[in-house]
Amino acid sequence: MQQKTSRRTNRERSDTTRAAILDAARGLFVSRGYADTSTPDIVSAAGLTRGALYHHFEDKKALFRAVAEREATAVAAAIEQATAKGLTAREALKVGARAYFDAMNHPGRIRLLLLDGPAVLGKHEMMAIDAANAQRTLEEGIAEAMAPAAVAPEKLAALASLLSAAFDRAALDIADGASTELYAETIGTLIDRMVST
Amino acid sequence: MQQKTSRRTNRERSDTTRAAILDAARGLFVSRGYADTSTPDIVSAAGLTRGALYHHFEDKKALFRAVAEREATAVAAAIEQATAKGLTAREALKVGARAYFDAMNHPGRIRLLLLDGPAVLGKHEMMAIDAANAQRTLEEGIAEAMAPAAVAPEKLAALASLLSAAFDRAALDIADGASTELYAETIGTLIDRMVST
DNA sequence: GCATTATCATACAATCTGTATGTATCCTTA
DNA sequence: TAAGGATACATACAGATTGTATGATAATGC
Repeated sequence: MQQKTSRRTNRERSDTTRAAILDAARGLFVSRGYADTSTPDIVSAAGLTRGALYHHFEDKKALFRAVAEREATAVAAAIEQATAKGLTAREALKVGARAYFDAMNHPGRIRLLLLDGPAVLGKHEMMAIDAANAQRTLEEGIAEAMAPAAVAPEKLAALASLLSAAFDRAALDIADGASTELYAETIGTLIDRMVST
Repeated sequence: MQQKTSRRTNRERSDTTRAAILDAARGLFVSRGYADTSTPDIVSAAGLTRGALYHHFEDKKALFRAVAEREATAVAAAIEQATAKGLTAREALKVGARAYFDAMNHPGRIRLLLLDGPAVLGKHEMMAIDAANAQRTLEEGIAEAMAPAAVAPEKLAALASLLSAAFDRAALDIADGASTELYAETIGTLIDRMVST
């Protein structure tokens, strides 16, 4: 007779239960949406109780934020990996867009990051979450690609914001069944036309 | 002594209470968001009880839908009025964009139509609400403006979706303090570059 | 005028969130 | 290594919310 699963360090305990809660929450947030997911459902799916949830997370919203952050960093990592090679700025933009579409194609990311996220956490907090991630990279890429055109920096920022919105919409449409090829191509011409002097 | 306010037809009663509930709900949805607005708060602000609310609306979500629809039609009307004059397709797009920014500048419309709407009603239902309104007009305008370029219709649709997303983002940024002029100009060049053969 | 229906108020049951409290396990330190 | 304390988690509770069921009043149709 072994001692069940005893003798676990506190760090181990916390890590496994945190992960269990995050995984269960992610699944339910994705399938039912944030509002229609109850904390009893989450902890039940994780095989725990609400005590564990409220010990590790301040409230339900903080749990959602943790889920969204984990997802956003995963997307950012995918983009960074795809654009790491030595590409021209313009090509990096196109490749990055394609990588973004693929990353957002993972089930649930659309809902977490583009639908529920802004409504639950607010526009600004949501922007902050992936500002540290994707947005900054995009803005730098655009600035670099448009360097020869000598555009005012404020206009560059506006353009970056608009392009980023187009990326998001493309991901949404693709998740809705639209062709990834079609949108990658359309985004490509959009970039070419904007970047050309 | 007059008879208080009696002798009102049923239609009149319903119309006034429906309007009172819609107005109160709009105000609270805007200031606190959908999730943090309770039905007791709404009817209290309207000087009624929850009985009236649930008599006129199936549930809280249906009430939000009614508010969002009213708002979307107001925006569509503003655009339609601005673009009614005889303009070239390309000019109509720019003028329409400007009218859209102005219309979305009315307090609360951003939150109702761009933040809470998609999360509460779902992406598709939200699209349906202003598909009958703005989206269709935009797609036709783009098709008309790009007619000489002979672009595949599916690509035209994709482009319209991406541009529409850019419009939304511009409205969001403007609501956040960005310059309307800057974004109108940036959208203008975006249109010019895309439409030019 | 009377029966019926529509409008709105009140009462109720179920559910959810966040907190308070209790218990077991782990960690520190003397 | 044996307290003493902190950490991890479970259980219990209070307040609030949603949707429904029931009741009362005013309007409408015959």
